[in-house]
Amino acid sequence: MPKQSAPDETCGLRERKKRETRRALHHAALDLVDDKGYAAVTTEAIAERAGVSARTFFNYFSSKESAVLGVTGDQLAETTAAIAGRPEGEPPLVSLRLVLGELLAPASADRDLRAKRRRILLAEPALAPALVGNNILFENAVTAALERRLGVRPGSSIEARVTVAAAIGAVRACIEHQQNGGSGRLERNIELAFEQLAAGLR
Amino acid sequence: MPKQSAPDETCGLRERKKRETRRALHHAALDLVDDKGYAAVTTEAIAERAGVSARTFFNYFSSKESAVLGVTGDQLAETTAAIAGRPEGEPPLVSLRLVLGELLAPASADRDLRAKRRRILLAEPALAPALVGNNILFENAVTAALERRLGVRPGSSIEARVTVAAAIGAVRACIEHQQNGGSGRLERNIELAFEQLAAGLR
DNA sequence: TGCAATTTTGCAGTGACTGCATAAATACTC
DNA sequence: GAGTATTTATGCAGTCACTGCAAAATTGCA
Repeated sequence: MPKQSAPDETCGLRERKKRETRRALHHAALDLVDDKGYAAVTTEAIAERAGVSARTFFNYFSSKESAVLGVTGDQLAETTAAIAGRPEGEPPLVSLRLVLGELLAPASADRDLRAKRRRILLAEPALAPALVGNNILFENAVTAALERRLGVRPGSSIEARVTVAAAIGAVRACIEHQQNGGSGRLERNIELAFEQLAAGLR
Repeated sequence: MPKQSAPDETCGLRERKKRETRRALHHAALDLVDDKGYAAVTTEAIAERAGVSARTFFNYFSSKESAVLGVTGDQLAETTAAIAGRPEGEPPLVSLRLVLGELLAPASADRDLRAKRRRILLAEPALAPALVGNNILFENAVTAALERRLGVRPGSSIEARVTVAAAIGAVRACIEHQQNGGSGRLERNIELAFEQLAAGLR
């Protein structure tokens, strides 16, 4: 019997279990943090609620932050692929807005999960940097992907990198704006922020 | 006898000793990191080289990163004051470039120290975020200062915050560009980056 | 000199994170 | 279905950043 070839299927039992464990850890992290606050939750508690050992936690997530945000290792590859897949003539800033927006509210997650994740992200100052703005690997990868798409030699100019950093900064600024009780809705503010970047700063 | 009133003097013995201890810790941190790399240096080692106890280290710096970068608590106040002190009509982006540049290479430090600090900053990927881009308090303070100077109500729009985030991102991008072996000189790239922000991103 | 305020230090602890070795589970082969 | 190879889970011991607390040392002041 040949293996199924549906686009996103889970063939082996092993693979399925791994996904389930990762999901359980992520959910446990979200629930606990939602309940007690980020600082009051230990990785041990997350592991326990997910039904795995404390050590296993770190087999799935490299840090407490990434467990809460549900950031996996191959998200990097997905993001660069997403950038590479944007239409040829699209302005980089538009590609970045879409791709970063997907990071903020992953389409893969169901409605409840997204809502909870968003609530936590906007409530915990410690998390925004972890999602956006504190990941050098991420910035490097996105910059490289953008340079590739634009057909420029990597590192030959700072342009792509500055664009990436500004875009990430804009998203982060909107999150922090929200955290500080600023006006407006998050999505709308992100639009405005990118318009501001496009129009040129004073 | 009234206390002296020179602008930046060190009157009491106590004050002098504190400054000296802070300086010793910062220098020790720079030397050790320059020698062995950031990850291989412990706060204990820094304290020992500076001639104080391990516990005292944390009386002076809130983290290992801040000891290496020499970031003190009142730097925040200095930065906001610097922003407030910029001339009225100056474009925010210009003020930010100058103030952030000062963060990068403090005029207070002597030539040797600045060189060493710069070398380490460009060699250690872990440090750039710590200096620029990972400090929520810093971003909040600078944003507030900018809003005050522009005379807008804090949090009424995202504009100031986005400008701050983009400016910080630009500096950080230039540092990372350098770290990745990119072209050009740091200072020149920073100029270019700010020009790019001013011209508007695509 | 003697008292008050500040600073230093030691101590004990928490918690994130890691390497390593072993046990358990799953995949694969005959 | 048994046996073997490969992954994955777990326990253990350890490192290190960072913290609170209370006692000791230092400095400022009257």
